[in-house]
Amino acid sequence: MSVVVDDELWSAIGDPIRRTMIDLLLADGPGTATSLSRRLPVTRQAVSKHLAVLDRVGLIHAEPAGRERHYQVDEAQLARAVAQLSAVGSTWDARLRRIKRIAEAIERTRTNDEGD
Amino acid sequence: MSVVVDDELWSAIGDPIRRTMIDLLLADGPGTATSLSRRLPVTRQAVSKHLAVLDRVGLIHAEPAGRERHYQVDEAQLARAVAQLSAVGSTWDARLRRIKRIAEAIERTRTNDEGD
DNA sequence: GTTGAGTGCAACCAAAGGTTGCGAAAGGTT
DNA sequence: AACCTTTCGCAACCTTTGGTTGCACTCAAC
Repeated sequence: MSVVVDDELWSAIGDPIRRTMIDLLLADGPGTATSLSRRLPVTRQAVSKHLAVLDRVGLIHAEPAGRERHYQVDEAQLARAVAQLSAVGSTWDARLRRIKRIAEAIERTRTNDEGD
Repeated sequence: MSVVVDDELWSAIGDPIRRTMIDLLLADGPGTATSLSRRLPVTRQAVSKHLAVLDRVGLIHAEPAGRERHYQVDEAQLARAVAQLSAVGSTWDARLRRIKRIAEAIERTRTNDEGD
């Protein structure tokens, strides 16, 4: 019945800061906790925790470079996440359409049976 | 740059329990806190809090019926939420495609310049 | 009126997101 | 080599959020 989604993956992209982080990594290429925190309204440590969450679900992965850690989006995993978004969306969309269709059918029946 | 989404709306559907609740309301029609809690792994009070959240962002609305409160999905608002899901999804999708295209272009250039 | 189902409110707990503070490691400068 | 700066990770702490239990209230039905 209900749409099957990976809750871990979904809740990873459920956070607005994490969504923006993914946006930034996609738009500007690989980045570090420090570079991301400069473009976000939270501290580096908060960003670091978010990076850990995204890393844990595999949406991004880190590449140590000297004293820095460059994070970058895992394209395949993000594609999976996108697929889940559209899956939930289209399921709800389909249900909305079905409900509307049924409602219209009932309305038609009522109008025919009882006149106006 | 980043996709404009209503954070309130998004975080409302970000919770797995709330997403399932919407699923149930769509599939079975209007329901109460008690009826929903019977089909969910949490207590009625937890469901009640989630209903309050969904109500606050307008995704559902309640209709008092005797001693019960029947909640039902606000179709227009849910349609808005679905639109946002697909907006974020298609933005990421587009960026992934762009990155892939650029990567391929670079690969082609490299192969042409340096031979094999 | 009493009993039962459905609600709402309050107190309490645990996990998540955020902050500050500090110490360690890598890179650049003198 | 010694020093300073940048970046990072860890620990302590606070607040919000999702969850629970317990209790009092309302409405329907007997």
